[in-house]
Amino acid sequence: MGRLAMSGEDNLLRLIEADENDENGENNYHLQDQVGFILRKAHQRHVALFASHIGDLTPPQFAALAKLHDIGETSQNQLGTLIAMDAATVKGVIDRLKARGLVEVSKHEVDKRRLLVNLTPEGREAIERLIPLARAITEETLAPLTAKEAATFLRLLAKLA
Amino acid sequence: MGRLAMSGEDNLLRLIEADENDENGENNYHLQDQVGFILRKAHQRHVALFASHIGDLTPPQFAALAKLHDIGETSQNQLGTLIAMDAATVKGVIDRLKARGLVEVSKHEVDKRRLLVNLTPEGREAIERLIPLARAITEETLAPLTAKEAATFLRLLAKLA
DNA sequence: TTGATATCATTTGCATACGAATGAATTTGA
DNA sequence: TCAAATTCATTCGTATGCAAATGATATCAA
Repeated sequence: MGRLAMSGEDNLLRLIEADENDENGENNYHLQDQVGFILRKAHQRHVALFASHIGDLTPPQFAALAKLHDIGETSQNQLGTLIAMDAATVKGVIDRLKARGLVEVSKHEVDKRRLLVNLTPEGREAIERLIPLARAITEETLAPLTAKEAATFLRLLAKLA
Repeated sequence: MGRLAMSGEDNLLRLIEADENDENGENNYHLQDQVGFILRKAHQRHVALFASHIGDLTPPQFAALAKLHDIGETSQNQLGTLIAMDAATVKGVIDRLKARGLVEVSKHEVDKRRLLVNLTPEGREAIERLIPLARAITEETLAPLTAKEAATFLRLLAKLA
């Protein structure tokens, strides 16, 4: 059934079609059931929970500090790969962390293209202080699920990411 | 064990603690296992898939059109509620759709605060043409899961959103 | 009725997020 | 070796996303 040329005056026809579709269920598109839409909402909820516990750092900023704490000094590009940010995004994140004195950057001695990034003592203090809060945020995000459900969810989510 | 006042010169102590932690596994924070980080990556993947199939419309823009197609004319504020966008965000989305002739706005006759939004004929044509592609995107997003896993995942994801 | 509240929309400022273009430096391959 | 391809970082433009402040309008309550 072609709809390409449907004009605005076809309301009656559309209603009839809607009725037909309601019966066979084939043509009703429910945005609220689409994985992308729900994924976006779940992500929004997590970000809001994060902000309510850790107000002065965003999840991407926290991710950068946590990864630097985990692996130590690395290049901006490599850091971006590890925390799933493209070059333009990671630059902005690092710039803001640098402005706040939580990371410091230096030039790579051998490969002059690379910009090395590392925690400052203040950055290390901050991330070590915040990690317990981050654990609590993870718990709270998963709170609507039982422990078994949470494990299942994380396993399946990881397959999609 | 208090870390609040840890300074930058405690590297040796930190390494010893890390060894201890590696043994009992209690204090290692793995960013890549946190639900928020994986959620962000899964969302990124979905947006990328969406862009590869529907290049000239973003997921939020598509959501606005799909919801308007579903419920018909509504206020900008109500639309925002239905597609999970705050007032500032939905305004930008509607402005861009309006500039492209896919929606039109008008003033509410009774309540002069409200801005009514509706599809144009072009907007209706567009969303009806794109819905089949959106179904394919949903399928592709869930492709790493079996049908049973996908059903489980959507059920649990909805609980978190 | 009217003053206090609440709602709707807008604006500003900040922070991701990504595509595309650019330039510098390195690596590869014929 | 050296030209081509690749990598790293930066910049620009566009699009969410949200907090906070503002103005207009509507509703509530004393």
